[in-house]
Amino acid sequence: MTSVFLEPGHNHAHCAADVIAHAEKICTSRAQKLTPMRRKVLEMLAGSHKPLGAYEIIDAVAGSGPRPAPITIYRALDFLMANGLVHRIASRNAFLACGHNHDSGALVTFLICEVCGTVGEAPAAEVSRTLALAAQGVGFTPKMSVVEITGLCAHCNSQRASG
Amino acid sequence: MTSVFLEPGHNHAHCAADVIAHAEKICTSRAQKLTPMRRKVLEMLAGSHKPLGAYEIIDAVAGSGPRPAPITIYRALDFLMANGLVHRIASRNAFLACGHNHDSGALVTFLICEVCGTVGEAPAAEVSRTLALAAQGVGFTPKMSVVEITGLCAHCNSQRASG
DNA sequence: AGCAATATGGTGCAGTGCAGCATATATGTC
DNA sequence: GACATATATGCTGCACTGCACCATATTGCT
Repeated sequence: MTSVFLEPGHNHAHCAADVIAHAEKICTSRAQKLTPMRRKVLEMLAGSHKPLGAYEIIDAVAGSGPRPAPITIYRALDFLMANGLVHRIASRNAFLACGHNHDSGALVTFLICEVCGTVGEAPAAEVSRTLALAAQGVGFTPKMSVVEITGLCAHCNSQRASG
Repeated sequence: MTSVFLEPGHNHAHCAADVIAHAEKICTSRAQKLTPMRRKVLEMLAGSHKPLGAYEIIDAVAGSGPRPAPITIYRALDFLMANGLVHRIASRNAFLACGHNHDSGALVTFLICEVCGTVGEAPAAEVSRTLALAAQGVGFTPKMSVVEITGLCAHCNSQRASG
């Protein structure tokens, strides 16, 4: 899974399965428990490449069982974020499943399409390096980075140009 | 004003005055009105180099007059942000006065100290360039960027090392 | 004065996010 | 199995974020 943006209409069920499989591996290797609630929250996020708000997750989970309280969702999200399985999109107060295998502290650059809402992760090594340099230049020691770019993805851009 | 991080205990009143003077110039040149409420909100933000939450601003404004409703503050903030006088720190749901003179759309890199809460703006030209390249590489057209680095500022870092 | 545009005030509400406590479920120990 | 411990979930409540909608005041223009 090296593609950054996915074609619209690709098989979500497949990548959701990938994400869950990855999560199980991670949790097993760390002696962490992927409980039913945590798994369900992750499934809902993995089934959408759009970031979901907390209440959207509640609604989604409520579709297949009793309606969970907000705190239940936040607790599941905290667990998933701590294990690098879910990212928070700060500029949207929303959450996104992550199939990649990067540590929770690593720099991830998000590209958020303002038309279709899809979120991609850009190759960030170079960005990470220049950011580190810029921080170093003023004596700042970085711990956690939030890099979120809003704009138009390639697909929506060409749609608009040809439309 | 080229310094990125300011010494603790420097003259806040002075930089607040600078910010207000700059805001008046901007508003005059654009035929925009810096009304009392907008000015007061900007003063409160300029008097603190820490980002303030909406309710902190309400409390601050309430200290010198009637207590404004949240919507009043958000409207003032919207105006100030539209004119590039205030930045939003998405990762904190907070707001920060900006004395610099960059357009509202330009990329700004924030360095947020997790000890003292001070926020600096890093020289971002290089970061901006690599980000643009990374986006371009996947066919993404950027509109607005959020770059927020949490960590330790030089001052708190040396405090911690020597302490 | 009358009209339009803008700014502020007020009420209300949906969403975000967590504290504190009670209950259930798993895990280890005797 | 009985028990203690740790962890996860459920539940209530609340503070903060952010805006919609409408009423009022203020400003500017004719």
